[in-house]
Amino acid sequence: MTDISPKIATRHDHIIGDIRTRIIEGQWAPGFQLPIETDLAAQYGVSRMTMNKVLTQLTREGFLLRRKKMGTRVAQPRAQSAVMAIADIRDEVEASGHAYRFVLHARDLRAATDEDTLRIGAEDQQVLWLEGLHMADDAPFCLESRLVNPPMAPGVLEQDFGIRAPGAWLLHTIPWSTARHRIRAIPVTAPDAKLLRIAPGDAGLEVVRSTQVGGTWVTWVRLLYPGADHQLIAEFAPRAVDPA
Amino acid sequence: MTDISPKIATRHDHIIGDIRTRIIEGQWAPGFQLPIETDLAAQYGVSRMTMNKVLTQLTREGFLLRRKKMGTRVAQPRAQSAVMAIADIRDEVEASGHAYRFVLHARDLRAATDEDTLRIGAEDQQVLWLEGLHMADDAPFCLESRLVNPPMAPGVLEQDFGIRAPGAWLLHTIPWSTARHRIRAIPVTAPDAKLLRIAPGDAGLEVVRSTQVGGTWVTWVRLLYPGADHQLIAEFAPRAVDPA
DNA sequence: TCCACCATATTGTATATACATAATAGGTTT
DNA sequence: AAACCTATTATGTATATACAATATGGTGGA
Repeated sequence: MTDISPKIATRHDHIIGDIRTRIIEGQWAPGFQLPIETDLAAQYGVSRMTMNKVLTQLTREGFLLRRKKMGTRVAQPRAQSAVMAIADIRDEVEASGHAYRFVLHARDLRAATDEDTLRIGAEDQQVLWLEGLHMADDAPFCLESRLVNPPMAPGVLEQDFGIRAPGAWLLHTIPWSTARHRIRAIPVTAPDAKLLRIAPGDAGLEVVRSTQVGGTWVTWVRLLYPGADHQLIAEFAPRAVDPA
Repeated sequence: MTDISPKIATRHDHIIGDIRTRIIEGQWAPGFQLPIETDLAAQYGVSRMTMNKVLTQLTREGFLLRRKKMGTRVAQPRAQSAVMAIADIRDEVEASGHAYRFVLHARDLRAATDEDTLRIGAEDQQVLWLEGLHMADDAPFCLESRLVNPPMAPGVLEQDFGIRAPGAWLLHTIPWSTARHRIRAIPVTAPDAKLLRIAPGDAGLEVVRSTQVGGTWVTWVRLLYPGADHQLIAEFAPRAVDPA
């Protein structure tokens, strides 16, 4: 044998990775209908059983939806977890029975400052800076400060975030992202306290989330909630580390 | 057809559920060596391929470990997520380079109060109440208040939590639990502030976690961290809802 | 025309079979 | 006795085959 390859990838692992990449990179968008099992098997040069194993696994991972006779299509991305679910603050506000409104305070397309560079972990970038307030029945609910990477969010520069909050737009535009949360309790500074209509120094819950797709930063956001009015809920069950 | 059964369980789904139950309920403890594939297949009355599918799936879910020739054994439970990982506060403290110590303040075996009943969602129970302080280099790090369900944690009444914190003990004793977190920023009350050596009204991060195994409550814990000194980190990636 | 029924397409599950791979156990040689 | 080789055991992967389940679309009859 002249096979030097040090890593052995099984056929179906290879195919799983290939299809997952197409979905994550958006080449196969949510709703896209895949070729039928037998055709895919032929294209990849494997048997239907092998292809079935691949598609079954990707379905279990949540990337695909399959129905008999109806074929296989790329799934809509789901809320990623209980903590992630709060990303759509409109839903959260409306679920508690209040009217939701987003007020944009600032918008700036600029070169990344040193502080921005730290946040996004990338240099020499142009960033879109957004700042606004989520309101519940005319009471401040959450203060949002956000950086967006325009090339990774096509169309973001044309969006009017005076109407729709950037978080909600991004959530539905950039599927399959991974996010890192940092959650802290901090005393709210005077300017923030004024916006949130609380006393300076009161307890606030700060959630900082940086979001990536395939290793590239997409957005960085800081959400500041007034103290005890807000809580995060998260459920966890044991699960294996993804073999991918 | 006289088949009335409304839900159809496939053979391998049925077997997966059966084995998972045995593991979660502790009948097959971590490290337990399962019969070999062919024997299991015979016991369940299916082909080896079907049995292999079952064991492969459970391995992906993290319940089993398999090595060629060495057989199949029940896996050790893992840290359940980034947020879950902080459960072992000792690790967290030591990771930041400080000496860890746990000081038990109170221990009480009592009938559940009305407040306890709300917390654990079960009535007419006897509960073990524990309260203590996690220390980092003789500075208060986290205040812990805990309820434990003794029947679900065999041996808990004999443990001396003056030495080892109950969280760490439970984490290694009750594998495969599911947990629900509630995270809030609150002003710290006077008695708590005194214990944590901060000023009353300062911001604190309160994490309340209730833990279950198979629908039965195991423990409820409230962790109070002094304000900005502490942060939670959580990573999230898209994933499917567990079909189980 | 409309409805019942059937043919068809596509995924879902199960089996038998075959060969590959990894690690142990035991025997043979030096 | 130590080193090496080989047989054996158990899992890992791939294929061909078969039949079941489900939704669609078309066909024929009242």
